[in-house]
Amino acid sequence: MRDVAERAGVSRMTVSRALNDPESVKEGLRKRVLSAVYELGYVHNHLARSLSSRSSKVIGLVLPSLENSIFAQTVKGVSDLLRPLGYHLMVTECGNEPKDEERVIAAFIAQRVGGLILHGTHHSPVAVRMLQGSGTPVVENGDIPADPIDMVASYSNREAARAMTLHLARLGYQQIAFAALAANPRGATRSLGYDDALAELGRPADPRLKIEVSRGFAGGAEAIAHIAAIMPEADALFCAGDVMAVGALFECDRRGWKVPGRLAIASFDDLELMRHVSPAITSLHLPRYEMGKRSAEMLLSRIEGRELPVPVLDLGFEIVQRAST
Amino acid sequence: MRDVAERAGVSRMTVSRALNDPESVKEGLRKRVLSAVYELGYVHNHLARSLSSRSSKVIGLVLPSLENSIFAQTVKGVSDLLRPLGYHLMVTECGNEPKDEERVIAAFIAQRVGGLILHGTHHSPVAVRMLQGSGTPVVENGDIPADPIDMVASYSNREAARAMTLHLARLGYQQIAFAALAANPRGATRSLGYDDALAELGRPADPRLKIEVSRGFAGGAEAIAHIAAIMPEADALFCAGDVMAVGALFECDRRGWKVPGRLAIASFDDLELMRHVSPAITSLHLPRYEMGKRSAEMLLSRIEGRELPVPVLDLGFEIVQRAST
DNA sequence: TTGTAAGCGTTATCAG
DNA sequence: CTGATAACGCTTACAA
Repeated sequence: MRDVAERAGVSRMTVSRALNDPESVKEGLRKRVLSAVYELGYVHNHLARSLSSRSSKVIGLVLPSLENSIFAQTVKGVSDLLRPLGYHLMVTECGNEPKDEERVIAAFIAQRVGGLILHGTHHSPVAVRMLQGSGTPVVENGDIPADPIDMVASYSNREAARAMTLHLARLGYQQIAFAALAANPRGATRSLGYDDALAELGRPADPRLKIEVSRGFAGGAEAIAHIAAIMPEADALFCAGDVMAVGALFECDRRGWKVPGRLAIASFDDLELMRHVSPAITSLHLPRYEMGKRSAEMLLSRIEGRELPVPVLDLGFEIVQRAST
Repeated sequence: MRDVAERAGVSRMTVSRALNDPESVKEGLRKRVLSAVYELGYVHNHLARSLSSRSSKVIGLVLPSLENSIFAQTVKGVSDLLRPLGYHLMVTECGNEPKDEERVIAAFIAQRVGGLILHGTHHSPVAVRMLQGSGTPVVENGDIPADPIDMVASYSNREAARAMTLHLARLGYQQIAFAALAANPRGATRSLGYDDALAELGRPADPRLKIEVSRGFAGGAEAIAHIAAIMPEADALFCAGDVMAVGALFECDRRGWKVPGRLAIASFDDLELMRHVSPAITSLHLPRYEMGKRSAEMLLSRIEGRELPVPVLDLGFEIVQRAST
């Protein structure tokens, strides 16, 4: 920056202003500065800027996995809002272990990001303490937690699972099985929603209807195998994972089971794939894009000092009825 | 840090050492420092650290899109290598426009990341100049470029497309159609490989066999529609996109076309889905995980001052023959 | 509108 | 092994 200043024949302060708030520098000088910047190939040092100004234009997004394309919509929502405002998004993957999330959060705080969006809603106490201690604005958006760290923009996993279960019951299915990933916090929450619905319907909670499976397409096949072996009376399967539902459909195909004749299948997330398999799969459509956009909005409001009327935003969900149920 | 130093009754320098190179501080002091750190909930400021030490433990990864799960393997490869060494990975999405990539690269350089991994291999001149001017170590890993910026760890799109086309010819297919995304740089490169193969086989380049489609499942359906309308003699379709191949398969199903009887289908990337549809789709398996891992390795070698024997690494590919051809 | 001085929180360097 | 001091490259706050 010193070089730029010399070349433009101004002080470093003027260069700084020309870069951060061009309006505040007279046209002539500004042009001289900017062309000096260009000629020297100068790249602003945001490290020093953030250190000095105690604020950063970087927003961190912490996702359980990048393998799952459902998060792509959220990423897009966040970056669509951030980009025009000059903020930058950095995404990091953290798995389902709170310990790993803690490490990622620590790294983001150490970089002094301007704000953080967390998909997870189960955090280690140390992570919560770091977050609150550092004063970093935080939005959680993977669920509506009972005890939010700061702000929330999400849908309720429990409500959504309940609604889909009731939907299946309304369609006349009597023995609705529920399959979730083992050791997945959101799967566990969804399972509670399924329980809620059964209780409301006055149906007994049959443990044979609850299935724990591994991830990916294989999980769907496992669920079908479980039903065939343990609970053949089941007439509907509600999969708490998206890819899992497709795996289940493929497995039915292999076994010659008619869907929905022999078994109806419903899924928890509305991947594009759900519309393209045959039969198309009934799904919960979640406001993934909106979640990203609103999360970013809330973060920026807080960063720019506007207080928020509603720090917990429930964005709802939608049941998309298709041929599989 | 000042508070930590006071509480532990040492100088700030000792705190710094206890944090960055614990071995160099005597056990007693180290313990006092670390417990002060814990009690105060102190989080190291990496901004200041990087500014002062002119080096950063953050590695940036620039991907065209997070929507596509093929990149998940690469991300995993990179972070598996980085994590145990105390480096942090930050991923950013940049689309296919060199201008957007330029913005993302500028942001990473402005944050003074320790190194950068780029999936794209077509960069704006400004981006290249910034990269080289800043001295940031760079690995490109989406293709093997003719004129690399710095290091490369990838496979060759052109070679891979050529190999698959030859494979289809060897299986006896006479009229091999090729479908690629419109306006996708890698699609264009793959198209060249297809041309290479046809030339080697002494077959004429029939423009009716080259199809440009839109992204997603819809693109596959478009390709089939094109063949039905313009080039019904085609007996094989090589899709330069992964999801596209599945879309094509579904469309064949809808039309009652036998695969591979009426039309064989091959795809460019070996998504898990390819193994699960029926018939399973013949694919090019690319070293996605390896690409990530080796990219990270090369970056760290450079960062830590080891010179590299081979700054351009060709990791090859593999044809996986399945029922669709 | 532009410039000056001080300081952001760390580490490099050199001394003890 | 530990400490003092001067950067790192920028911005805040104030002055001109």
